[in-house]
Amino acid sequence: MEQKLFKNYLGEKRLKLTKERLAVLQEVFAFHGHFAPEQLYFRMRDSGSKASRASVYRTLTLLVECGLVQRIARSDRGNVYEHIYGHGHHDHLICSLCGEIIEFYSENLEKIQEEVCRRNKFRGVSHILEIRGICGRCKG
Amino acid sequence: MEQKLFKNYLGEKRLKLTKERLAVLQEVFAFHGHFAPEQLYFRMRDSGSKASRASVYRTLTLLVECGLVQRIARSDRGNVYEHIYGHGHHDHLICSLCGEIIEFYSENLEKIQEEVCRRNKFRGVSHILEIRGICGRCKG
DNA sequence: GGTTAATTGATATTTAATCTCAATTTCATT
DNA sequence: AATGAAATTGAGATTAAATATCAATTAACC
Ligand SMILES: [Mn+2]
Ligand SMILES: [Mn+2]
Ligand SMILES: [Zn+2]
Ligand SMILES: [Zn+2]
Repeated sequence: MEQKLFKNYLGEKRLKLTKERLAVLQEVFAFHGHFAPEQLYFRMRDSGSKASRASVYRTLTLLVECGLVQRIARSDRGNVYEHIYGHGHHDHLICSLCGEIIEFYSENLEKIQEEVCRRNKFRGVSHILEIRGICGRCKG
Repeated sequence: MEQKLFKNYLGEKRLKLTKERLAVLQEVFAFHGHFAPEQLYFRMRDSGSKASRASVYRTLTLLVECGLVQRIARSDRGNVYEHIYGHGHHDHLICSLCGEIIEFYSENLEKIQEEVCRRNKFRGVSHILEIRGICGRCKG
């Protein structure tokens, strides 16, 4: 299903569905969790599918553009992504001590953001909400 | 006033109030707007106050820790900061076309975030909410 | 003033991400 | 299936933000 969507997106933009792009897509959807581009690149090397580092980065950008993947944070060490198709949008609580990432979704929060956009004559397209603090386990 | 707060913070932590740290603090509060560490560093060079690149980065971290400054985003090219003391917390709408940054504050949004933290047994310390989209002028 | 631990800064290092460009591949068209 | 134009790939170079090193300096406390 995500392949079909990706193919459509590429078609519209007169871009080509190469085996490298397909390999990145498959690896991204085979893995469930948050990942950095470098991790994705090395996981692909290990699992035998081939795509250069450059292609991994380039394809990730395309996947974000067409809405199959979202960039959820820009950590101190590079960007963090996750596939989103089939999961729906959500935001994150990030523990500064242990690094745990808790996902949440609040309808209310989304509604109020839309309201904020309206008030500012702004067409919201995406957002990153990243709440940093200390998780239950680390609080003790 | 911000000097007093910074001094207190340093005192509590047994850290020293050096002239470099003071120079960074002053430059940060002399400038009203969003800035990258490198910009701050070069602005200081130009205006004659001296602090090495390392000290600028190190001091920024301290200023964030004590709440005088917030990191508001990680752009494609590094972090973006702004001084916050005397302005209060706010979040940002960022236009993907022209780069304009609109500030906003929503009491409701903050309340709901607290609620989300409570539900997840999480102690929220800070957050970054960055809504990307298209501003009124660019919509046409 | 003397002691001590913190700090500075020039420089090297790390590392994510992008760029380069010749060689290759896709894909629409014969 | 062959052709050709345009897009894509990838190895390696490059960029640039941020951090680490560590000898020399400095602030803070007595
Ligand atoms: Mn997630
Ligand atoms: Mn602001
Ligand atoms: Zn934790
Ligand atoms: Zn705009």
